[in-house]
Amino acid sequence: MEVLEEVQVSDEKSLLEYVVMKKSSPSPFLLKTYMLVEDPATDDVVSWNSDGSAFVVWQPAEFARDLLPTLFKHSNFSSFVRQLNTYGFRKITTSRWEFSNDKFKKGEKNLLREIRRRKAWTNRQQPNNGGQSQDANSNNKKDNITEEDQRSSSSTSSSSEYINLVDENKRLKMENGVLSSELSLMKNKCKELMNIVTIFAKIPEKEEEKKPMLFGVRLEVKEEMERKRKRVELNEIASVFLSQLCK
Amino acid sequence: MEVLEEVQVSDEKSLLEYVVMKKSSPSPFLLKTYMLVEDPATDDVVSWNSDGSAFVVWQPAEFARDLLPTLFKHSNFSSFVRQLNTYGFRKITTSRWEFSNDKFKKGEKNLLREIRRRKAWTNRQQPNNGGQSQDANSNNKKDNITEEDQRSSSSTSSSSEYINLVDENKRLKMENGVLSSELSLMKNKCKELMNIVTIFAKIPEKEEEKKPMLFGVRLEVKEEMERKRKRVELNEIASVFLSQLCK
DNA sequence: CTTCTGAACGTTCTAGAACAGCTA
DNA sequence: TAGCTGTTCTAGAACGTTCAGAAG
Repeated sequence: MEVLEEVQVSDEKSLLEYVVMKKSSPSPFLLKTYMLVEDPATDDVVSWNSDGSAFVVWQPAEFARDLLPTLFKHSNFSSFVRQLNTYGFRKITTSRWEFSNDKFKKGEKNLLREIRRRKAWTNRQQPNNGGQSQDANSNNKKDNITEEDQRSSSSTSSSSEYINLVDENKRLKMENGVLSSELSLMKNKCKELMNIVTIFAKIPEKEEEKKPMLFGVRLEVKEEMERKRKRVELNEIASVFLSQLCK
Repeated sequence: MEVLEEVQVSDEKSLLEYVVMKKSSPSPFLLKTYMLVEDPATDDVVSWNSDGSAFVVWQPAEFARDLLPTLFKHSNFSSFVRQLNTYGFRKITTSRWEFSNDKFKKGEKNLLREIRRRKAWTNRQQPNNGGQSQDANSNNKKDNITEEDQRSSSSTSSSSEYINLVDENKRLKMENGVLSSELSLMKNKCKELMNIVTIFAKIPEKEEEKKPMLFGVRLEVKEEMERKRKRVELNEIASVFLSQLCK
């Protein structure tokens, strides 16, 4: 599904978005929350903070009673908070219900898709993990011990083999996870590439022939140039990133 | 061995209290909560359930806003619930905020002093620990493991678990093999697709050089700058995308 | 008598765990 | 079926507060 759903070829901007940003659309939870925060109609209940770096639920009770059930299947503030934490948000002040996430900012809706849910990925992968900024919240010392204490618990000699097995198991699961995600990533790439092919095959040069060269009407001409410019840019981008795609 | 659980000496209990319960007059939290539940004036917000075996917070918002701050130093329903759990209460229905604890019953105020806070207490004490209400909550499966799992994990896990682990390892290795081969297959497909796409994508680069410097008018210059800016912007986006894509 | 100290309790924020529901 | 998101309930962990009792 979701392949090529109404790609507005007419508007180059959306095409670009489609090609470049498609990778993974933000989770429903994030989108809904963003909408809620953004909506001026509800600013007295929930809104961005002063500099747009976080959002504030000014009236939790009203928020829970009136807003939550319109978007979610419940009306519990605590469930909402649980979700926020799952997605890496933190409450940043004691005095208010103000939550922040590096990738959740006013006017940066596009960043949402970089926020990943924390769970089922409980196995941490080693050094490499620099990729996601999420865990940059390493102020949480708990993270460090969570994994280690289990094995430290038993020290008997006979169980060493068992422990090795457990470790291998853990490693395998991790590898498995990595492989799976790589695979799905690859599949997405494939999908996108196919989309690109379809798009390129669809665009070529017709619209340009349609609106030819009579020279009055500078507005028309300007518009035309604008469009061309955009397409050229698009092609540039496409070729650049394609060349790097599978290096 | 849970001595003296039903101390019937309600009136001259002082001696017994001194001997048996010396260390344990009910905690402030339990007393306050009990009072709140008992008070008929607040029955529309919080009250005993029909048979007095548990209590119900009928209106959490009002409870938090109006009642909590009168007895505690906060007005957060979640903090109240946290305390309840710390003292061994459980929510016993999904439809309402109804909490129960074996030792928290209508008309049994004297039982309160047998409720112990769970914390710092995590070290399971000597065999004697019967003092806690624990297993009476047997309807709750989680509760059973919560208390028991510590010892079960260390001791008699033994062979069956080991075998399961071996099996799982085998399965995981197989899965890994499958995933790996699928992955490399996918990569090949991707490469081929890319070759196709690059063919489509080799249009640009020339038109850009061609165009400039015709009428060196201000409009053109402005447009040029605009284009440059836009291109940079797009490249940024693309690079972000790429950095994710080919991590 | 004051001060220090440590333990239990209280409040807050976040995570674990079970499970339901959906989708591939 | 497996895996992911969403919802619910409970626990972990950090830190603050209170208070009794030891130390000065």
